[in-house]
Amino acid sequence: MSHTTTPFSFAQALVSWQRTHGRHDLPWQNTTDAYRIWLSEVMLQQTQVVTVMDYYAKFLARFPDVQSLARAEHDDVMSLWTGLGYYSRARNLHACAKAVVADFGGEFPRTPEQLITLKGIGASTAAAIAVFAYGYPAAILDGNVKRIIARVHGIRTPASAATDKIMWQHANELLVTANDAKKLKLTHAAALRAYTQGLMDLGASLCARRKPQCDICPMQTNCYARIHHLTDDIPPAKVRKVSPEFDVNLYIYQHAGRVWLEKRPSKGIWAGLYSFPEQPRLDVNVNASIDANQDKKDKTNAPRIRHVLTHRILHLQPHIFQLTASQAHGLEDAENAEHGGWFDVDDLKGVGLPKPILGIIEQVLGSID
DNA sequence: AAAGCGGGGCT
DNA sequence: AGCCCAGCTTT
Repeated sequence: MSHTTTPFSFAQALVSWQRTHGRHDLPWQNTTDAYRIWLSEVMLQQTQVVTVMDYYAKFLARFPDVQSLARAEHDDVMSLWTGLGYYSRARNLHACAKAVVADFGGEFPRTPEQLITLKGIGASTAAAIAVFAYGYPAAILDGNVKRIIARVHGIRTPASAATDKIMWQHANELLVTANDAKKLKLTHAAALRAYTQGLMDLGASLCARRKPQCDICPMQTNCYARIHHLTDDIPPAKVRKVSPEFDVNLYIYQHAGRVWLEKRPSKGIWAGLYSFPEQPRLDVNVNASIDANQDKKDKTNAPRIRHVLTHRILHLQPHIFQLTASQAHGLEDAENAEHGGWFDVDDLKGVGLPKPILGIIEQVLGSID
């Protein structure tokens, strides 16, 4: 028996804390189904738990397993992502499901090295899937973990690739070991699951960005930021550039209870979703663009919508037209028909829509009834 | 290495 | 009104 003090174990303290104070009843917990865990991890990328809840339930009800998702129509998948944002996630999700079925016999691979080869799965998501589905030892590094590591180790360099490299080293060094598990009287797999969940839970609660509750934190005596009263300064605030603003005209063509929508290009904002025909609105051009539609009757001055994205601010000006039968028919010709079509406003299931476009459709629906 | 990519919750 | 969120992909 040694008389020296047992060194503080971050991993053991975290696992113990998670088991008594962490979350245990989230919809994607208490399962080892890699499909469910993968779906939750992708939805949770840059998205808060409370936001994901509803989308997760509806997605699972529609596509309960990887085979059903792999068989799905792409637009059907996109429609379940309407409003959730970062739509490349949905496109990659579908491609990933197809790859799992085609290349892995419908079973998600078990190692981070293999998981990371799949679309939409990066290093952190691969590790989370490997831990939660298979009890495989791998370190995650999400926003929560970065904040915890920055505070515990006093890392004050701004966010960058170089800082991430340091963070990954710490994340791997801190990971709960087989010996830790033994001390905790847990299997290594159980300890890994509690540890990984514990990082997320601690970052989402006590070690929040603002007003961390250090006085009840299991790491309080071993945390650089706490000891030096620097939790407000670590991690350092990110410098954010001013978002450029864009004015956009939206052309809403209606006929016989249907609305004309066009599939957006595969790159850029809202890639692959359906939206109204649009054109940038240069002030000098506003009248010209309206004039170009003067054969149709612009019956609105619908209010302009301000829509904020991460890197830009959009001012969307809807122009609503009720088309005659011949005008409506005219739209179907030309090359428009390749990526556009008439959609029943009462049945937009299976159509992926950007949030503000969905909002406009709902508003227009209400106003014409 | 830096930029692009949504939308919402919270203060 | 600004910051951040169970990040990944493209340039």
